Amino acid sequence: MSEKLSTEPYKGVRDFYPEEQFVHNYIRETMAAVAESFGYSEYSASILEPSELYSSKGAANEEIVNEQTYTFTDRGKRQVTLRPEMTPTVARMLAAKRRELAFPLRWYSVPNVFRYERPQRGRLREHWQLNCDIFGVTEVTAEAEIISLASALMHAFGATSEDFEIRISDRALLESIFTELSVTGDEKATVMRLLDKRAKTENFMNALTEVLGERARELDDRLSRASSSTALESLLSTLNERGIHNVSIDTSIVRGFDYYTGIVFEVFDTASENNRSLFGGGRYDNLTSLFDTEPLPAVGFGMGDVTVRDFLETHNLLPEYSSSTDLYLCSASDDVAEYIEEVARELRSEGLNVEVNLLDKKVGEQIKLADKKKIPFVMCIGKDEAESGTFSLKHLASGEEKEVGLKEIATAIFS
RNA sequence: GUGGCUGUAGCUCAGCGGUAGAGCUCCCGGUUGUGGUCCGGGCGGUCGCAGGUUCAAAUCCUGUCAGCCACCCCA
Repeated sequence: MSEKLSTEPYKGVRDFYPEEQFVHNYIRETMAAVAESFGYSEYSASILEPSELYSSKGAANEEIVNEQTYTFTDRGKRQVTLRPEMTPTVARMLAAKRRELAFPLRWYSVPNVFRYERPQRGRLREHWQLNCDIFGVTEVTAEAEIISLASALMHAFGATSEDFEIRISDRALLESIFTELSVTGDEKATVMRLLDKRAKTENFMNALTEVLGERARELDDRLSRASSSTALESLLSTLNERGIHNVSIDTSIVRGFDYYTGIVFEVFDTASENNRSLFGGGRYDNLTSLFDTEPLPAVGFGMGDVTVRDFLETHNLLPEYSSSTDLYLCSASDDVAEYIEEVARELRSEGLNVEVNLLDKKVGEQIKLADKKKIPFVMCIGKDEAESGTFSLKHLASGEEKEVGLKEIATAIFS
């Protein structure tokens, strides 16, 4: 009579069963470790923000705010939004404590962010995104550091320099050309979008002419001539000196958001079956303008876990699952149950993760269960062991057994 | 928001007008306190849902819902 509930997770979000959680942890831990190795400190915040943070002008792209956020009214009649990105939150946090913070500031976070849109490969409604930013540095050294970090991150995931390429560009270049050709604000946005998709657009010039008329040809001409800037050249050579050679200047890289003010970059997968932008970032010096009048120079990037997972998958770099449990204790006789618990307590105090059988099953079944859970070691305990104090420690992958006393177990497993 | 593809057992899928299938998983067995392999047996489906065509529909048609992919847009 009663309709049963669906076991599907909510549209566009994922369940993380232990195997997936393992990969998820690996991704997050790798991100954190690399960021910290460059001196970045972790921060965090609630997933809930007042909606004004995103609806204010300049905070983000308008469509995202109006149609692509999870927004609701709380019981106190406040408009609340599940954060669609982390940047406005950092801006808020920075502006609040600006005077007390020690600049330059290096911060990172791996928050989950939400976007109400139609799910597809590489894009879900919820994902975790590494946000890495350096605040308070005007010089191009900040870009060099951020891109070095991004590159180091790719290598930490097991990628080689052939697996990905970094393309850099400079918004300032575009801006100066826009000014010369007196391109208006609305036109700018459209042109940026066109440039972003240039490689994919067949009749790029026609589309460009529709927006700019006669200025289209001139814009294209200037773009191809002024395809670099001193800042870009300097950045490129710095990165090369640091051994990063899979970098190139590409003026078609503009990034979607308006808030970038200078150098932008994007990292691409070179594999033909996954040939697309993995992540990117750039300089945005007007970040805190919503809260503050004094500009704050910032350079950063965002990297999503879904794209990383796809990348790892296509390049065969996913880590193999292993249980966090080290040892499974099988019971060979039910009157030694408390003795087994005692052994478990002792081993846990030595730092081992120990799981104890609770069911009345045959030893063979118990071992099968432990193996299915990918627990590396098992030990059967019955009357003999309780009396002698020596155990047979079995390594499931190899099938090898070793006679050990209680005090030798931890070292046998850790080695 | 637009377009394409797909919904059959817990999972992956075959069947494409004539009584619902395979592999994997799961459960039981191949006697004693040692798993993976092998062998035998078993559980399990209103063929997404609702209409229609037909003597007969998982199969053909229409609608609907869901999922995937692409576009739009972009973290």
